[in-house]
Amino acid sequence: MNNDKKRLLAKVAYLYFIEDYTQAEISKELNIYRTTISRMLKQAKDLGIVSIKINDFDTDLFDLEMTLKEKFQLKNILIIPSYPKESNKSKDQRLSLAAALYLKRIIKPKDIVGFAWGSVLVGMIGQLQNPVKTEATFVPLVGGPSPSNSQYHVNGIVYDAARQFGGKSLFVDAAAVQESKYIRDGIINSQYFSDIRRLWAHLDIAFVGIGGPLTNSASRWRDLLTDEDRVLLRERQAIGDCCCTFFDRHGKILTGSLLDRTIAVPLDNLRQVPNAIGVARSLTKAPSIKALLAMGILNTLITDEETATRILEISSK
Amino acid sequence: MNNDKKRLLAKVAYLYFIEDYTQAEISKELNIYRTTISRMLKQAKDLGIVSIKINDFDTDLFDLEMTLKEKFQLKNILIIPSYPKESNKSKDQRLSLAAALYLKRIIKPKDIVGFAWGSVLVGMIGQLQNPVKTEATFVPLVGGPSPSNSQYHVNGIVYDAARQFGGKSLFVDAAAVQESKYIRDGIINSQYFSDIRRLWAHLDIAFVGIGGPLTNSASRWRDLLTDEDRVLLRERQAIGDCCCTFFDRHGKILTGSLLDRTIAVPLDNLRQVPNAIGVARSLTKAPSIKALLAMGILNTLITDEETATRILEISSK
DNA sequence: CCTAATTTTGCACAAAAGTGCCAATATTTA
DNA sequence: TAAATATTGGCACTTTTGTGCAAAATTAGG
Repeated sequence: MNNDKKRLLAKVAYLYFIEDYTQAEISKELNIYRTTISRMLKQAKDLGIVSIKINDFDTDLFDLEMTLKEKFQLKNILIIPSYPKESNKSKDQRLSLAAALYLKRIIKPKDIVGFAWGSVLVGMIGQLQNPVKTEATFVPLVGGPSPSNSQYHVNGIVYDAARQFGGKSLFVDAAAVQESKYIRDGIINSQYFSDIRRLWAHLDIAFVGIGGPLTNSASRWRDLLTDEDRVLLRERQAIGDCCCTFFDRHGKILTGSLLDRTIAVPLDNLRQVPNAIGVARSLTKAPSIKALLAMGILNTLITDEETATRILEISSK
Repeated sequence: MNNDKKRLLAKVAYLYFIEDYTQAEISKELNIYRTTISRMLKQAKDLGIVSIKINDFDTDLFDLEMTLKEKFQLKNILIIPSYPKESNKSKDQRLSLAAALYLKRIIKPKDIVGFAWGSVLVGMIGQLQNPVKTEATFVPLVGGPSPSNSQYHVNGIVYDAARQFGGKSLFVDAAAVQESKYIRDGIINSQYFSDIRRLWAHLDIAFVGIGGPLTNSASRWRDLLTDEDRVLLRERQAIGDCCCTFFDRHGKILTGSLLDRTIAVPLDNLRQVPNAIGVARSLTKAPSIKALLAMGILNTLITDEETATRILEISSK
């Protein structure tokens, strides 16, 4: 490539990108055919004569999004940056906010929005700044926690959401895990529950948390499990849960007594939901999140950088 | 400006400028209306989120071109870079080449192209690489030098040009300065000269050199001047010449005996020429070039960086 | 110096981007 | 909380840009 030519390309690029000439103006100015200018500009880019830099933009984060999106066939993904030394509480809070803003962005006037249990979901709604008025319906996707954790009740989430977004909310009056299949079935089939079941079949948006391994003690609802349940889960190598439904590392849902006693939307239902959104973070949950994503139940993931990185690491092995 | 918003703008800019998405694709991807994307991109530029840098581009040189172009109301300008320590011969040669390429770029099939005397013009044509076939007519704009400088005869230039570009050339069979007005008028009005005069009236392109002060001894034709002429030119403060026509620093053409004895296209004729191109360089000629430009006779200048800089310096005083 | 191969142009047409307008939303301010 | 201000959505329309193809120009090889 001759030097004069390079200078000419640079001049064209300068006029176009810096001085905001149109290609036609440059063409006239330099007596070069317009389409040639177009090609020269492309060439100038290719040769690196034009270098474009985007500030305030983390390419790595974006690549991470793209890679995961592709890998798990997601419709959407949102990864927020991780800052070193930040407390877990703060990390959760930022993730909550991101999820809340995401909901605000995608919610439509008459949507049916479900919430399942999840440490991050609890903090979501409170962080929103400006009320958006809708006539949406907010419905729990699972039963509540044990009475001692009532301040974290899933009913609270849907209630807050309805207040914030101006729609209405339904409550569940039952704990997530019941004593027997008989009672569980009784509740599920009860008159009052039929509204919820109907809504579960027509969800537009579902926000679900993702639980990590049993050893993780942060859970607000797992005190509902019996010792027997725990033994079984350990035996069957439960890796995590979603909507109080446990699965193993291969994405196999752990059926049996526990599941039969659980009040929650069936995971398979979520496949039909236009926005089935998982919200979770932390390195210990990464394997669980990965397994769930591989099941193809969710189509959207909201997480943070460190978690996403870990998910990718364990996926490539 | 909120930080999330900034990140969104950055993301849009990234997709557009780096990943070469179309605005429509981004719109679809992010669920944002296409025209909004267009506006976001503009905003991202304005906010400096997108920074575009042109490498291999000398902004100073470009600014110089723009400034001079504006100052002297030129249609076109070409300033080639100056390299320190380069010999004058080499500088002249590069300028010649630039001028030759410029001619090659603007010449059209049936153009009438005139050449006047000028140290740089002589070297022009020889440097062209690939012949371009035209049916152009090449005509001298001035008479020739003294017999002892015949190898630099203006006829040589037009002859070379015609060979190169495939058209025809006309010659002048007279020196630029004659002994008397009587002889000059005789030649000008002669039958053979009428072709040339006709062409002078219909020039499409005129290449003219620009001469510096009399003390500059490099001239190839000034040995035609008599001692008397020189005294007069000094008295009237000639600053330079173009087409063997002298002018002073105010752009006043020095009329009188000398001009009456000179065989050359009248400078005023050049005002009508679509491409009236001055080609000259050197610091000593700068005042002369400046004075000529100020006369508004030329509409294009081809020079080098150091000369252009000097012209600008003496213009701003 | 000529001819074949490759590259560059010019052109018509297709695709993409920008603009002005107004209504609908969203955000900020008082 | 309401009014004021700013932003986005939606649309028709114009301008600008990109592309495939044929012609011209340049380069490379004999």
